[in-house]
Amino acid sequence: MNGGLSLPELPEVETVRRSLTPHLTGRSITEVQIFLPKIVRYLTVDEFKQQLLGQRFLKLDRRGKYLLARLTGGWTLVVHLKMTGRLIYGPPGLVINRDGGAWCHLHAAFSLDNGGVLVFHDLRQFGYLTLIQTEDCLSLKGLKDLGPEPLGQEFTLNWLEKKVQGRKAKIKQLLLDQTIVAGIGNIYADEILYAAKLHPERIGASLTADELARLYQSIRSVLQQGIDCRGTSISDYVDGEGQPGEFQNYLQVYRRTGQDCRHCASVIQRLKVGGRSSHYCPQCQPNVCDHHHGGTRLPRSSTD
DNA sequence: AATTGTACCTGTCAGC
DNA sequence: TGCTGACAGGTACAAT
Repeated sequence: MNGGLSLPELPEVETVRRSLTPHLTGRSITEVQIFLPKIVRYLTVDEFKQQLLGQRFLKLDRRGKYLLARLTGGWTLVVHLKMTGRLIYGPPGLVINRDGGAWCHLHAAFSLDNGGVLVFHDLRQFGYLTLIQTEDCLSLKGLKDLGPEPLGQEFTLNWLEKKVQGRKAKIKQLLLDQTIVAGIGNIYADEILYAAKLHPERIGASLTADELARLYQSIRSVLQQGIDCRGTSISDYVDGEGQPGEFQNYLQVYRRTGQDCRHCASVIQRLKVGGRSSHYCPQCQPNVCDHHHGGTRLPRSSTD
């Protein structure tokens, strides 16, 4: 399989939030074990443990790709899964062996007052945990600069137009910019562009009003489909109960290089945009404005 | 100020 | 067979 990819984006983090909520709400923390100190950011491991001990989970929130566990004492436990992080609830009696096997990348464990445990697991060690006072959430770097929630009311077509119009960057890069809209990563960016019939290298400023409207609708519909399918498990993403998602069965372009487009006779292509692999259908997503190709063919290059 | 590049990581896989 | 290098990518930070 593919190198432990899980790529938690908005739909995956939302699925983790929903699946952990019934297990954590009301539980208090009786022990904190940190096996890899560097995953605790912005405060020492001792401070982290000391402040968490005895606190109770009130509610789980999500902002973009950040999971925000609201605790008693005014604390918020912030979790970012980055590429390969997993946050999983283990019921009472679960035995975890860190020496080899499935749990060799276990970096933190929070024992709960019902005998259960919340574990943080991360093959590539990019993910992190931190603890802040809830009122200081807007000062945490990364979190404070996030754009609107794409499925919320603040994210309007007008906002998207303001952020894309006049920009020289490619639309794929703009979709991945968390300050424009929060929570989109490489998988959903490619799927959104396919749904919107936009080539990933289209320049932001070149998008017509129709194209922006398609992009806006596609952002919302594709992310909602991802949530409805409980996320994308390419190889090892799992939710808070260790269950895989289903959206990998509905991917149109991501990691389908060389395979047939599901809607035309063309073959899915891959190229690098801003250092990231981008998958697209050259016929469904031509690299020209709508009004230039008049809805017909691919742009014809010089000689054939 | 906006944009680009690099570091951080480990497992997989193609190529020799 | 076993080694090497490319690759996967979200974000922080440095550099341009």
